Amino acid sequence: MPERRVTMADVARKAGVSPTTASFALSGRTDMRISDASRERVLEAARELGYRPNVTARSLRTKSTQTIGFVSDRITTTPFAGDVIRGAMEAARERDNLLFITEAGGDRAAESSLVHALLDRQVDAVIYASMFTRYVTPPKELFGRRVVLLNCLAPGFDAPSVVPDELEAGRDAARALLAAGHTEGIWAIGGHQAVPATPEGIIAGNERMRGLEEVLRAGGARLDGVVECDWDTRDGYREVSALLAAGHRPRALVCLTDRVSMGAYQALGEAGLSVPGDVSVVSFDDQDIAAVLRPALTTLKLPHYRLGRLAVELILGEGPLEAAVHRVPMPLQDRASIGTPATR
Amino acid sequence: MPERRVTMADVARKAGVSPTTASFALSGRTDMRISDASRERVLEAARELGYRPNVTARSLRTKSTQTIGFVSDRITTTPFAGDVIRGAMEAARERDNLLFITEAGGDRAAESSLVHALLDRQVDAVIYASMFTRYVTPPKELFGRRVVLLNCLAPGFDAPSVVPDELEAGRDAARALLAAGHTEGIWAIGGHQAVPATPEGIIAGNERMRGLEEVLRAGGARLDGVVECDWDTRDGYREVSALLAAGHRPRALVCLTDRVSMGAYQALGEAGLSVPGDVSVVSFDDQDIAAVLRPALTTLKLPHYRLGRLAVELILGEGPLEAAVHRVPMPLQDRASIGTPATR
DNA sequence: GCATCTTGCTAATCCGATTTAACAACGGAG
DNA sequence: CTCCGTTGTTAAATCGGATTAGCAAGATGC
Repeated sequence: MPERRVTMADVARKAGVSPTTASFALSGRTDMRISDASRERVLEAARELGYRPNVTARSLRTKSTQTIGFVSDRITTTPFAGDVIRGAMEAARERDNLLFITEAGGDRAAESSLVHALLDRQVDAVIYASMFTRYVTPPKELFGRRVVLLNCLAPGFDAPSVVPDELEAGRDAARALLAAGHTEGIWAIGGHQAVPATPEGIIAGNERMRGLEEVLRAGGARLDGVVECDWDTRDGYREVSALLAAGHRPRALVCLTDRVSMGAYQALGEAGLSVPGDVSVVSFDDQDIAAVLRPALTTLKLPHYRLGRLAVELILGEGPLEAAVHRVPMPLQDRASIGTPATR
Repeated sequence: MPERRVTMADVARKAGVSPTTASFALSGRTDMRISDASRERVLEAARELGYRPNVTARSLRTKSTQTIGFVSDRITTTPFAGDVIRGAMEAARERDNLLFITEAGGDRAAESSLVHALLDRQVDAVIYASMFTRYVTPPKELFGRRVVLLNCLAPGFDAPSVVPDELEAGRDAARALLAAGHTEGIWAIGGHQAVPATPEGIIAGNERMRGLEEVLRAGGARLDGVVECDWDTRDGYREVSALLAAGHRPRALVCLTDRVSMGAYQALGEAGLSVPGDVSVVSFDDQDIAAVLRPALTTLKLPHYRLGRLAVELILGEGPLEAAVHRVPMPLQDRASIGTPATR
């Protein structure tokens, strides 16, 4: 049975002052003249009693619960996207905030219900997050509220977005290939926007391809072909097998995600081709498999942690939120899957 | 600018009754005689105004915030353990509760600070979770509180624990091998408790091995050897390579975790041995790689979702919490890595 | 016809803080 | 000696609900 919590009234009584004085002393407000002696006695009493303010009670008056709601479609289940939550959480903690984490599973009704549950608990702000970078329409309950969109964009919805810089990542993939000397026999596996589950289309594929082609072209290289397929291991395996069976001999593969890379590794291995000796591979996302594949995969990392952190930093910043798009760099994880082009 | 929230006073005014009557009508209490007419008017007014009770304000009086705190060492970052959170979250939602998710990163001071932050917000209960199944000592702030231990055990701490049934999983691994006809040439890779980062020792390794050996022996089979190593891909690769280099010819490998299995696959592949033609592999955990390895890995799944769900169900159950240990079955994911023993 | 019960409703308090308005006590100016 | 401005402090109101105690009006009992 937890003993009754110490209240401010207890502190005031022990310090021999009124609750009002205790409140001012504890909140450290200077506009409300408290003698040093009184302040000291209150602080001392609070320390001795182990007083901690009841945030819930305080919020009734101040309207601030120091609490942020986090609504996502499926983000907690996505491999490694837990880093988004960790980034958000740590940034929140640094400013004495806590996070309500919720997941609607893509269900609009569940989403509304969750947002209501959050608002009923007086959250100060809401982070609306998506598993894939895509266009969304936030539930109407969020209109006019303090919101940051995480990993998604909502034209017409007045809130800042935080997204990975996919375009620049595409460019960096091209730069990495060019730097190793690749100018021909380059294939892209995974295509532009091949995830069937997202009708709005995912942004990642398009922007990665755009950046890739732009820099390749500028560097005097070209893409031999683009294979459209789902972003999973099975499809990567099948498409690369088919490519090889058709007689093509790629020197470099740009896989649109690590899962596809893993499938590509399997297909190349079965064909007796080595990475990066015969074929270089550069990838995107840096999922957990990327570092344990052999050879370790060179990939452009989704900056999960920084995405989560930036979202919270924006939300807890002063002043109104501007409807800008914040792009977070995707750092190159330079490992072992890119080599100099194989000589024929 | 969100317009002022509708309060119960607004509803009462619109319905032409006192706030007291509105409160009773809305809470549906039968012990406090409200005429059907009044009740109907209040409900109608609430509906029209879109009234939602302020949970924060209510909790000031009732002491219940319908909110649960979740404290873990690193669980949000563990691959796929997001399922724990999802299970907990969904169970919470079904009973109109929300979850504060926090992560202390193994830091005792941070842990205390987080628990305080939770208690300051008047959480009704706390789930104390660990990434690995192990012994823990919860922070003193949690003593006497409503707590459920998730994936950990704390002797002397009066709270229920929810853990995977590792012992039975070990037995099931043995049964799967016996059923396929394996009785000799069986090696265990990963050993008893080889994770260096957990000084308390992890329970999983020991119990898995115990169940494995027990059923193997009862079935007239035996373990040719146990290789102790870290639970990661690199070590699995190195140890299995060494095993083969030493001239051993295992017919079945029991890998203590999927990461080790992945390393084993790599080593076996390099040695020209096929799975399951030459060597069967059975594993534990069912991480995300298990299903995408080729051949797909047969493994005993860590029941993340059900662990999280059960913890919340216990916490939101009626009455006091008993200090019992709840073991959740680890279902066999029967895929393609076990075959009949190779003939010499 | 008067005392007693029900029935239906509401005034007043409380929960734990913050904040506004006001009030003593004191010192200096005139 | 009075007036006024500081300084330090506190009573009271407030936030949005839940709950206790009590109060009218009508029904019932004898």
